[in-house]
Amino acid sequence: MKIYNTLKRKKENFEPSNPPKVTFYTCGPTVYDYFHIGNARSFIMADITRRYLIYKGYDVKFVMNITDIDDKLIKKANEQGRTFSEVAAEYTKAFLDDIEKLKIKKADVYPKATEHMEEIRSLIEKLESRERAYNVSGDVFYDVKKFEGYGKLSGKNTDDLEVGARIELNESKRNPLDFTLWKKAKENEPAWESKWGSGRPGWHIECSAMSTKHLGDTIDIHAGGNDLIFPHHENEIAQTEGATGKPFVKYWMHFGFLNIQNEKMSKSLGNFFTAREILKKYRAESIRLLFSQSHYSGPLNFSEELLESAEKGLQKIRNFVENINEGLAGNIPGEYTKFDFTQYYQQFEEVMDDDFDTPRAAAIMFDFVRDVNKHIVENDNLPAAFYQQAKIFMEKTAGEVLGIVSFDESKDNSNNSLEKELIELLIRLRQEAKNDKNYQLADKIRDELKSLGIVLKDSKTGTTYKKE
RNA sequence: GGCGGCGUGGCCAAGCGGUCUAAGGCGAAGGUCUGCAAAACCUUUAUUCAUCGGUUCGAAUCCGAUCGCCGCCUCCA
Repeated sequence: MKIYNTLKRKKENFEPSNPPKVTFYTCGPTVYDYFHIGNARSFIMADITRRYLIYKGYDVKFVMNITDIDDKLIKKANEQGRTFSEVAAEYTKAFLDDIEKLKIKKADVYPKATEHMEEIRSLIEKLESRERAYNVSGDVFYDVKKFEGYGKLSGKNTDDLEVGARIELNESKRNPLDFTLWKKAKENEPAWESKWGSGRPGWHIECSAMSTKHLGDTIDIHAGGNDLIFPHHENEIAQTEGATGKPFVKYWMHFGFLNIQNEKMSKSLGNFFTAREILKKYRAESIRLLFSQSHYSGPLNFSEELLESAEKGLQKIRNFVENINEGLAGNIPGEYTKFDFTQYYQQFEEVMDDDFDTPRAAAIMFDFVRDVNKHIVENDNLPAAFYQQAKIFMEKTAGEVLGIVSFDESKDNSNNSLEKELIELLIRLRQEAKNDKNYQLADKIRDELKSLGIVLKDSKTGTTYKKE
């Protein structure tokens, strides 16, 4: 299995430190607002990566941090006359709700910055004792010059950065590249006590402190958006390796941006949709299919047209799942070996092993759907064993890995037995009309049911219905 | 200025030295089935991979140049 490692700028064989255990850290949200669909792409692609590792038999510990203290939070709290923790609590809940709606597996731990002050302080102290940090009257900075590997992730060298950079001028820094570990509190700002005086953590230190605490000094995979490579991840390396002297991360994975009209979707440009609004109009599975259909590392130009077409593609898969369920319900006994399922598993694993090539995995999914459908068309009375195998394949790949299909959900046609009986009554009446060649009435019944969201399907064995 | 990425059919998008006259999705056209639909299936829809050169027996894939687009270097997934 291969993963493209940003640190090495090439695909590498995936060899976790302590197989079958895999430690996986992803940068989560700053909970000052709803996250947008671009953020969702990173969360979903990390989720699919994780799910595939589980599929492969790894025992994955997955940690996603929640940044619940920072400038934006304080600003929002001030604007709304609330405390920062009220704001954080509101958006943390919203985040967890939206994540669930997107069918993203819950992380094993969602550590919060405010709950790790102890770890953050002691990490800074460690850096101080190793002379990698210095205190200037209450502000503590990281001394970038003291860390040899600085720039190894982003491919930047400190000299270039110094020349062209638009880095804020800060007289107290020894070097403009030095970044804040501990920020001295201003008046009326939330603050925590420390040996340097009251203040709060800098922008990057929480990730170092929390990943070390929950996953150990060296973690297998660390993922995040492309825009985090510099400075965030670069600084995390400096902090963690500066303190432990050990390699911080084996494999760095970075997700491409979601663009709108070829521009990065971002809060500051204002060209974003929140995941929430998108979820009101489209299924989570459609979003996941759309994201699966392009590789995680490249850009994806987002538009509603694309989502529409993903929704159509998903519909094809959902119809297929229904067909499978119907076939299964037929309960025809017997063995079945005339269809080679194993080749699809092989192909699926082959492409996913190659740096999580979900576009090809999705293509295999559609091939499978077509081939099985074709097999159904060409062979009458297939036994349940055949459908069972088809179902297992879909559950394992499209279901458990890509998260675009759910067999349980498609079964709940009839949560209301009165409703069910009424629909079946109408179907019977329509059948009578059809028998009388009263197609006008038959079509009227079908059309009216359709406008209520109930779609009828005639087949040789009778009429079935589904709710849209 | 430094660093990185991208340009493949009407749209999206894989492939990254031979199996490519290029996967898959959406769309479009025709057909099978059906009373008509729906679903499903079949056929067609790029001899070509931004352009121009080069390397090679062989290039969408490697190298160089050109044009166009984007990102990071400041909070950002």
